[in-house]
Order: sequence, then C-alpha cells, then structure tokens
Amino acid sequence: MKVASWNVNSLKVRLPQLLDWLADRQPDVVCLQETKVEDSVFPHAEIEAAGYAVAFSGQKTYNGVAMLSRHGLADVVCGNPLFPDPQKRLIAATVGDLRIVCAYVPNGQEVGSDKYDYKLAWLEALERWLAEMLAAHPRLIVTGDFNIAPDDRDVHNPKAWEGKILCSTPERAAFQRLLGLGLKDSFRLFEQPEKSFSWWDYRMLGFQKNLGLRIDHLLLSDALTPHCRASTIDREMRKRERPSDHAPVSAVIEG
DNA sequence: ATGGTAGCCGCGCTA
Repeated sequence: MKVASWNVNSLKVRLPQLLDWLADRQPDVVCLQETKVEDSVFPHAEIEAAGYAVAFSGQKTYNGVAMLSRHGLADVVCGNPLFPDPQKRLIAATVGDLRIVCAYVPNGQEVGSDKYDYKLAWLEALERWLAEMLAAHPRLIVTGDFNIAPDDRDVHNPKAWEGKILCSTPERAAFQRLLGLGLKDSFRLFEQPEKSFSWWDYRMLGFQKNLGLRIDHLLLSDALTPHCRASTIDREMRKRERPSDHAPVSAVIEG
C-alpha cells in the first residue's frame, strides 16, 4: 500500500497534474489539502475515471480536503467531532484495515496572532480526537500539511526561522504531543538526504535555492511502523510549470 | 519593517 499526501493549492488548477501523477506513481491512497473547491463542483468524475473512489470536504477559496483510494473508502468522517469548525480541514476514512486521517493544519500566520491561537487550539483538539481514534483503530495513519517543521533538520535556515511561525516551540511541542500518543514520523524511520523539504515559498526562487521547510508529514501508529518500507518526498511535481508550492509525500506499508 | 509569488475573489486576504 502506497499512501500519499499532497497540498495541491487549488484542485481546479492542479487537476491535470494530479491525474498525471496518479497515472505515473500509482498511489493506493492520496490525501489532498487546500483543494479550495466547494463540494458541489468537486471534479469527482475525472478522479473516478482514473480508478479512485473519492471523498471530499471543501469550501470556496480556502482550505478543503479530499481522500482518494483505489480500494474503496468506508466510514468517512468530515471534521473533528470534538472541535466544531466551519473551516474544512479534516477528513478521515477506512481503507481495508487502515484508518486514515487527512489533515490540513491551520497555518497560524504569525506567532501571537488570533490565527496562531486558533492553530494551537485546533491541534489540542486534534490530539484529543486522535487519542480516541488510536484506541479504536490501532492501525492508523495521520497525514497531511501539518504546517509545522518538527525540528531544525526540517528548516533550510534554522537561525532565521527560530521562534517563527511553523517553527515556534509551542507548535513543535504540539507536534511532539501527537507523536506521544503512539505515532511516528515515517520520514525519520529511514536515512534521508540532508535538507529534505516538502514546501518552498513561491517567492524569491525558493525552490531553485532549496529554501524550504518539511511541513508535510505521514505519521504512522506504532502498530504500523514495523511494516513501513519507505517514506519519501516527491520533488518532481514542484519542478513543473505552475506547480503547487508543496511536493507530495508518500509512504509504503506492507502487510 | 517589508517585499517577493500564487490563487481566489473582486481591487484584499491567505498562504
């Protein structure tokens, strides 16, 4: 099972790239963030024609998540029942014997802002929800755009980013509390190249200069980590014309 | 302290 996550930054713009990428990489499950599309106009027919079942929870302009699966989707839940939120940032579903959560964690904008407080409250509620979920579903994957670079290895210039949004101590502590529930960052189960990032600002030639952060993650429950064979970042899509600012990430689970 | 780019909407807001 190859499970992937990609912040597409507008599914309308990126649909042709998504379809290309599905055909090329053949993932079994794909979690999408920042679809920015209302459910009534979600391009489900094109995705189904590519061989995927799809569930989605979107809104106009901002946010929006979706899950694609070549093996069906069961028990779809949109949003965190412990945190009523008009912003469409969470979708969960079961594929075979895996429970999968697709998350678009709030960006937070700036440390100390209202949006930052919302981010921390949102993460606290996510932690409580995942604690319940792990008890019911030991084979759990939590993936998406976390908008948190877990440590300095995940930042192109740790000094410049110290204490800043996506890198602040409270955000990193919230990420560690998620791991403390019994989840592991699949990327760090393996030896990885230095300066591996999943997001690069569109500005200042960020990608060309590799001025990135690793903020997109695949977390695996402790029951799944022994079955993980690989966890990688696919930089190819970021090299395309009119790319998303995020690269897809994926993990391979066997057995 | 600000700007640079992208997407969307509607000429600013969010990332």
